Formats: sequence, C-alpha cells, structure tokens
Amino acid sequence: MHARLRAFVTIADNRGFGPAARSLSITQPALTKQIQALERELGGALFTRGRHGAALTDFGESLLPQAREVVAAVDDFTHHAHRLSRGEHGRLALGFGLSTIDIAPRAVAAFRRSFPDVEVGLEDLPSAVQVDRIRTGRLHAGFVRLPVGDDLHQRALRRDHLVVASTAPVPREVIGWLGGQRLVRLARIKGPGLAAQIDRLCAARQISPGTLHETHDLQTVLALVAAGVGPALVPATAARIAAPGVTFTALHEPEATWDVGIAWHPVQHTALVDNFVKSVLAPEPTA
Amino acid sequence: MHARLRAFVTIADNRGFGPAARSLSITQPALTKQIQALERELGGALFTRGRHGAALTDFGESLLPQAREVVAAVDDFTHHAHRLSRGEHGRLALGFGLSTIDIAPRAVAAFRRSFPDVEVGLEDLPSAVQVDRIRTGRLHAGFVRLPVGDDLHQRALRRDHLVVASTAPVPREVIGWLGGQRLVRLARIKGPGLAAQIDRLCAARQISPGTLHETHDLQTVLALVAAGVGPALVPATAARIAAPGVTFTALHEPEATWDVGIAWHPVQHTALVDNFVKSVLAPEPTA
DNA sequence: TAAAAATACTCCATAGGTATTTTAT
DNA sequence: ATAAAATACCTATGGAGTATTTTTA
Repeated sequence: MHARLRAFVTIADNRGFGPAARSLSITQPALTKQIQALERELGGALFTRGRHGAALTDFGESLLPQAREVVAAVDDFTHHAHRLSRGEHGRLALGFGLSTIDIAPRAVAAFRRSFPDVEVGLEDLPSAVQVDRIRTGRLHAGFVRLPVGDDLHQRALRRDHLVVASTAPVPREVIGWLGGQRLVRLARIKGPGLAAQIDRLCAARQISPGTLHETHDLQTVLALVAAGVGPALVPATAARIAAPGVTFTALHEPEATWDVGIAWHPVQHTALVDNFVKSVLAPEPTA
Repeated sequence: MHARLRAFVTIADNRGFGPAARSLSITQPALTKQIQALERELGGALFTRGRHGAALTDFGESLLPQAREVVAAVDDFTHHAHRLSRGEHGRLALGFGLSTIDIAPRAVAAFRRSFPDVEVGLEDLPSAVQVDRIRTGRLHAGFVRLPVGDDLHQRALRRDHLVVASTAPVPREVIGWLGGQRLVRLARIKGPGLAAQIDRLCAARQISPGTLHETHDLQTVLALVAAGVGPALVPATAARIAAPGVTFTALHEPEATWDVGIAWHPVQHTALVDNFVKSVLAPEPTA
C-alpha cells in the first residue's frame, strides 16, 4: 500500500513513469505494475498516459493530497524511529543518591549538551530504591552505591569513603574516639546505604557510637555539626555542601570505603541509556 | 510497512498478540512474524512479551502515536478513494445550451439532492463548444443538441423543434410567409446550433428570410419580438422564458426538429458521470 | 502448569529485474 | 519516427497458513 502510494506521488511529481522510476531507484516496468495494481485496487485510472508522459486524471488529482499525507506520515514515522533507535530522542528517567550528589548533576548536564532532544528526569532516591525501580523499568539508570545485583549492568565511577565531620578537634586514634561519641545522624530511611556503611564500619571495629540527633536531610546534618551539636559520619563527597567551620577527617579503614557508579537496566531503552552511559564514562570534550 | 504498523497499533490496543490477531483476521504466528520484522527493521523491541500478553516498551510507547497517524492516513485515503470511485464525491463540470435551458437546471438540482457531496459546475455554452470541451476533458458532460460524434457517449432526452415567435398573426402557410419576412436573430456565435438548424430548414424549403436585428441573448430576442420589432425562429422550449403577448407557431417540418440530450466522455471520471447520467435518465423519486 | 508467544515448515501472491512490444504524438 | 509506457517472462522475497515447541508468571 504505502510503496504504491509513494510511487503514485512520485509519478505525479515527475510527470512521467521513467523519471519517477529513476528517482525511486526501481525500473520503469516495476513502477508500471505498481500503479496498475493500485488502479485495479482503487477501481479507476490515476493517470492518462501518452507520449508526453503521465498526467493525473480527475480521480488521481483528488486522491493525490491524501496520498501525500500517507507518505508524509510514513516518513515521519521512520524518521522518528531512527532517531529513537539511535538514542537521540526520547525520555530518560534517572536517579541519584546521597553519595553521588557531586557527579550526577554534572554528568546529566554534559549529557543534555550532547543530546538536547532527550527529556531527562532526575529523581533523588536511595540506592536501594533506585535499583528496585531500574529492575521494574520505572527508572532507566541511576547513580548508586556499588555493587548492585548482577542482573543489572553497572560501572564504577570512583571510590568514596566516610569522613568524620566535626567542629571539635579529632584525635589521631579516630575509631576508638568515635566509639565514645554520640553522633548526628541521617534518618535510616533517607540514606539506608550510608546507615548500612556506618553499621558495617562499627561492627568491624567493634564500636557503637550513640545517636545525638536524627534528621531527614544531609544538609541539615552538616548544619547541626557546624552549629557545634556534635560530630557526624558522612560521605567524603558531601564535604562540598558543608557550612564553613566544619573540619573533615578521612577514615581509611576498608569498611569505610565503597564504590560509587552507575547502574542500568540491560534491556529497556537501550540506545538512549547506552548514549547516557557513554557520555558519563567518556571524558567530556572541552567546549 | 503499513500492514506492519497496523499490526503494531492493534497489538497495543488489545494488549496481546492473540486477540490482536483475531481482530486483524490473521493467525497469531503471522502477527508474531510481522512484529518481529518491524522490530528488526526499527532496531528495537516494541513489546515485552510474557504470560500477561504484550506490553509496550518505552520505544514502542514513543512510536505508537506516529504509527496511529500512518494508519489513520491510510484509512482516510482508502475511504476517500472508495467514495470517489463510487462517484459519491468529487467535482463534476457540466455544460448546458439554449436548447436545454428547461431540463438542465432541474436535472442538476435532482442530482445534487442525491449526491450532496459532489461539487457541480454548470456553464452555459453552445453545443459545439461543449462537445469540444468534453473531448479534451475540460467538461465531464453536457446537455446538447444531438447527435454528436460517436466518440462520445450520448443519450436523447426528448425532441425539440423550431417555433415562430411573433406578435402579428401568422398565416396557415407558414413557410412561404417566413420566406418573405425579416427576422430577429440570435448571433451565430452565441447559438451556432440554432443558427444551423434555421439554415437547414431554409435550405430544405428554399426560402431565405432576411435579418432585422441580431442580439447576443435569447431572452433579448424574445423581448424584441414582444416589443413588436418582428418575428423570430426559436426552440419550442424557449417559449417558457418569453414575455407575455408573444404567440408561438410550431413548425412540423422534419428539418425543424432535432433531438436534445446529454453527452459525456466515455472515460474521464466515470463513476461520477455515470451517477449523473443515471440520475438524469431515471424518473426522479417523489420526495 | 497453563496461557501466550515463538519456531518450523510449506505455499502462494507480490515486487523486482531484463528483454521486447505497443502506443501516441 | 521515436520517446514513453505496457507486456512477457522469470526469480526471489514476504506474508499467510498449520502443527508444534518454548517461555513465563
């Protein structure tokens, strides 16, 4: 159907079978047969043929606009499809967590520069939630604490580690000192990964610091530290959003370090996600 | 292409291959293969398959609207084509002449009642011009003096004959009397058929009436007769448009009678013209 | 374990090609 | 007389069918 209609409008535009056939990259007899088939199907002649080439009949004249619509719709479709399958267009749902607050926005901005026609959604979610949403297809990719289950594709971007945020001086023997402290903490539901990381460290080093205060926001945790309420354990990357006056002491214990990276669904929306992953991993070209 | 896209939207609408196949009146394996071919061509999966049936992927979701457009455009096209090839729609260019001034408007009105979607153009032209335009396709059909060349289809509607229009009394021996008269005449270019008919009569009866006055309009001819300027030879059907006070005397000579009917091109715009011819020939149903 | 989709295979209609003839100006 | 379209004939691909197997919730 669609090929025949394209043949129809091409002949109308070229006013002859010969040139039209050349422009369609088929032979003239093939074109003749297509039009004959179309005319048989429609029950009327579309062209009058003669030495002069082909001229539209009234019937052809009245059908030409609708035929053009079909051809245009098909061209639209294929164009759109190609852009989509190259990942140059579409919607991309991304997540990011506490531990990626520094890299996620930058990576997204770089991606949007390369692919301006992609609609990007970015949600602030704990790693565990991101992973669940990626599995069920509600999220295409996320910046998460690694590793995640191996049913997802994943790539490390860099390592992160815990630091002690404090206004009071921290002694050289940090771990032991920590055991005696009561900490400002982020609510477990807001940062289950961070909480688990702290638990792991404490369990390995056999300490159990108490809780001084619990908030729902990392910014607030650091504000409380700055206000002198007490020390806190936060990811090193969170140092950037701290108020002045807070000092940071890195912890080098292996239990205090972890990988941060990107995870994505291995099937859904492949080209788009691939482009995104490539954009994140590639060194950004200097603009 | 178009069949595959229709398959695509049907599956999306039915949320499964089975029901969609039934609704398309093909088998499920045939449908599977169409979608596989489409997915191969587009380079991406359109559906995720499972026990639940088929659900759109993101890729499928973003292509669905454009696919619907294609399907709608094709449906539009075929619908339009069918209406055209049944002659229910389109443009119809008609002609009518002096001798059909009574039947043409009535016939056109009846046709428009049956086929309200047909655009009808009606031009007042001498028979000879109509015939030429029908031959070259600029006119689809015309109400003309018959016979016309047998390259056109034609059908007689009724006979017409010359009458003497006059205010003065006309003697029983009309022909002889006419020979001695000077006539009000219609310009030959405006009614070559009428002029030729009068010539034929005069030649056969060996008379040659003079010319009193020549106008470009039959209405004016009759007005001049009514004003007492002199007699005229006009078609009997023209009596209807005469001013009061004019009397008509029929001429029964065979050279004074002719057929009036409809002629049309045997190829162009067939269905529409056929419908028109049928409508003209059929006794109009009483509304 | 059962419903849904995929595969294997066979068949025919369609679309394309080359060589040649017919048509219309 | 000649350019343009139509026809004849052949081949290959696409799309449809039936029977059966594989997948997944």
